[in-house]
Parts: sequence; C-alpha cells; structure tokens
Amino acid sequence: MLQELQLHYGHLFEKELIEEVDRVATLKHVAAGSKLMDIGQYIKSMPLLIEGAIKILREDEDGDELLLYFLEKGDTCAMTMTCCVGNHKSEIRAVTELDTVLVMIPVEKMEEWTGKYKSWRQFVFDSYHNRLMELLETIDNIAFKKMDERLLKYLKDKVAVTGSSVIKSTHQEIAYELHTSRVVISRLLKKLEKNKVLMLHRNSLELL
DNA sequence: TCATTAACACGGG
DNA sequence: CCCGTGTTAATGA
Repeated sequence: MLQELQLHYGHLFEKELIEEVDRVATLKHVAAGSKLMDIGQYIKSMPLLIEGAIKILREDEDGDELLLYFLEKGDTCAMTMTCCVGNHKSEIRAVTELDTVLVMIPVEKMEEWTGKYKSWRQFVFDSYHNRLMELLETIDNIAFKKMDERLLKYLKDKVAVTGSSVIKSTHQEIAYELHTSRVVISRLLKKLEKNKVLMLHRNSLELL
C-alpha cells in the first residue's frame, strides 16, 4: 500500500503523513457499479482514491437521479469529510464507475491530522475547493446550457474518466443520469452521429 | 420552440 | 422473444 500512496499522494503529503496513513488505513478494492454510499447513510471512514473512478449522484423526491460529478484518482469525497466530522447523514449517492481501489481512513485520524500535518490541512481545503468548482460547473450546465451541450460534456467527462473513447451505456442510462427522457438522448445522439462527432452501436457508442 | 409521454416498428442477440 | 433503438404524434410548458 505504501507504494501506491507514494505514487498518487507522495507529491501532496509529507513522508511522516504517508507513513501514518499506511499504518492506520485499510486498502479496499471495489468492483465497478457498486454503491459505496447512499443518501441518508452515515459514514465512518473517509476514502482516498488510488485507482478507478466514482460518480456522485443526487436524487429528487421522485427517486430520479442526476449526475453531479466524477471523482478520479488523487481525489477524495468532500461530502464525506463533512459528514464524518459533523456526524451528518450523506446527502449524496456514490457509485463506482470503474473497478476502484480506495484507502479508507478512520474518522478520528482526520481531525488529529488537521492539527498535526500542514499538507493534510492543505489537502482538505483543496478538496473542498475542487468539489465546489466542479459543482458550480454542473450548476452552470443545468441552468444555462441546453441538453445537447450537457450531453456532449457528459460524454467527454465519461471518456476522460474511463480512459476509453468507447462508452458502454444505453440511451436510457444516459437519460437517467442527465435527468431527461430517452427520446431526447436518442435524437441528440443521432444528430451527433450525423455531425461525425461519434459512432452509434447497440449498447455502446464511440467518440471520434 | 422544445421536452415529455405513449406508441409502434425494426432488428440483433 | 426481449430489449435497445429510431421515429412520430399528441400534449404541454
């Protein structure tokens, strides 16, 4: 575990902190498509992403979903940090997008390290900032952009996160995550295909 | 105008 | 056959 930590967090954390993480945290492998966290749940440890990707979703009163943002390696869930420390319920749902490797840190250590390590404090604040920026971008998309632009951004994000230009989703699944209907997604995808932006296949599509 | 809903046909697995 | 896909018609915001 020390090696992975060194590789992904070595440039952020001082040596003593890395070693302490290695001592107290546990490594966790999670298969793609697993629900890590659901709305209303309490959280007892905080994850650092080593490998893979996680999508963060919000749900409305009808149970419809909306994708908020993706987490990638080197990221952590800012929501989890507040929930852990304040002992609040989770406001979001987290589902693994890929097979994912996590380092789980016990809650007590989070507060202890905030006083002990400057790099930890910095990491926590940076994470808040990054998530907030990500969230603002999502709000801009929903409020000011049309569905065709939202769809394109979604597809590009997905390609960036998975590291593959082939997206293995049905139109219906995409529609759920963007909170719209399949008819719209089908129509827009067809238009994008005509414009040579992508190729459509059954159960998958490829960005060009 | 554009999204949603329902309905239908097509075709691949 | 079942499911994903492409399209259309009706309705509403």
